[in-house]
Amino acid sequence: MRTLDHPSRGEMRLDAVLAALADPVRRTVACKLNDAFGDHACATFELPVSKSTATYHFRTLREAGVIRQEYEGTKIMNTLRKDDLDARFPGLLDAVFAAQNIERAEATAPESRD
Amino acid sequence: MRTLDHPSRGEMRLDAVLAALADPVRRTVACKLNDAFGDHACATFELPVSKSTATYHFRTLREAGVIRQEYEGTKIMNTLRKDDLDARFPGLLDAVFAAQNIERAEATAPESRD
DNA sequence: ACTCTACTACGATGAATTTCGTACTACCAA
DNA sequence: TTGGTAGTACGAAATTCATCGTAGTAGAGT
Repeated sequence: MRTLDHPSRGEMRLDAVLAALADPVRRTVACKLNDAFGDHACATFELPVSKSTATYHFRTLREAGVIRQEYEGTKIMNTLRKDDLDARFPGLLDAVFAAQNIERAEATAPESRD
Repeated sequence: MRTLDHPSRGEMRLDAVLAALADPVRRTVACKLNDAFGDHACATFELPVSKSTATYHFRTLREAGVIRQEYEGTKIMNTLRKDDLDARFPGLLDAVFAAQNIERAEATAPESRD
C-alpha cells in the first residue's frame, strides 16, 4: 500500500499555507472539499489544467498541510484537513473560504458598488 | 504633490491579497503596521533586504490593497488598510496576524507539542 | 495475463517573482 | 544653491512557479 507524507500540525508553515491558498486552482480544490461531503478523488475536480499539473497542485496542497491524500486502490482520496488547520491557525481557513465566496458571488452578480 | 494608485475596496483581489501576505517580508510589514500606532515611513522597518527590494515589496502590498502609501514631504507614510480589508474580506487579516503571532511565539519558545 | 484507470515522476519550458545595483527625482533644510 | 534624505525607475540576474508531454507504476476488473 502506497502512502504519502503529510506535515503534522506543528510542522505546518503559514508561508506554505498562504502560498498554497493564493493560487486560484488550489483554492478551488480546497473550497470544493470544504463544500462537499467526504472524500474526493483527484479526477473529480475538473480543473482547467493538465493531469500532471493537477498532480503538482495537489502535492502542493498536501505538503502545505491543507489536504490529506490517501490511496484507495488506484485512486487518491482527498480530504480537507479542516480540524488540523483550525487547530493550527484558527479562523484562517474560514476567512479564506468566505472571501472566496464573496468574489465568486461578484463574478456572477452585476457589479454594484466598490 | 506626488500620489500613488490604490485599488478601491471592490477592486481588491483575493489572489493578490493572499500572495502579498504569503511573503514573509511583506507579512512582517503588515504585522508591524497592525501592532503600531499611526503611520510609518518605509525606512523605519529595518527589512532584511535592499532599499530597492523594499520598494518592490511596499508596492506589492499597496497594489494588493493591504497598505495605503501617502507622500509626506520626501517620505512615504504607510498605513494598514484594515477597515477596507475587513470590509472586503472579513476576518482574513485578523486570522493571518493571529497565525503569524502563533508562529512567532514558537520561534522563541522551546518547541513543545506538534 | 491483459487491459484499463488514476495517478506519479521526470525533464523541459516559459512566466513570474525576488533580488540587487546604479542612476535618478522630489522635497526639505541650511 | 548646495547638499542631504527618502524614496523610485530601470535593467539584469537568480530563483521559483506553473505548465505540459511523455513515460511509467500500482491496483482493479475481466
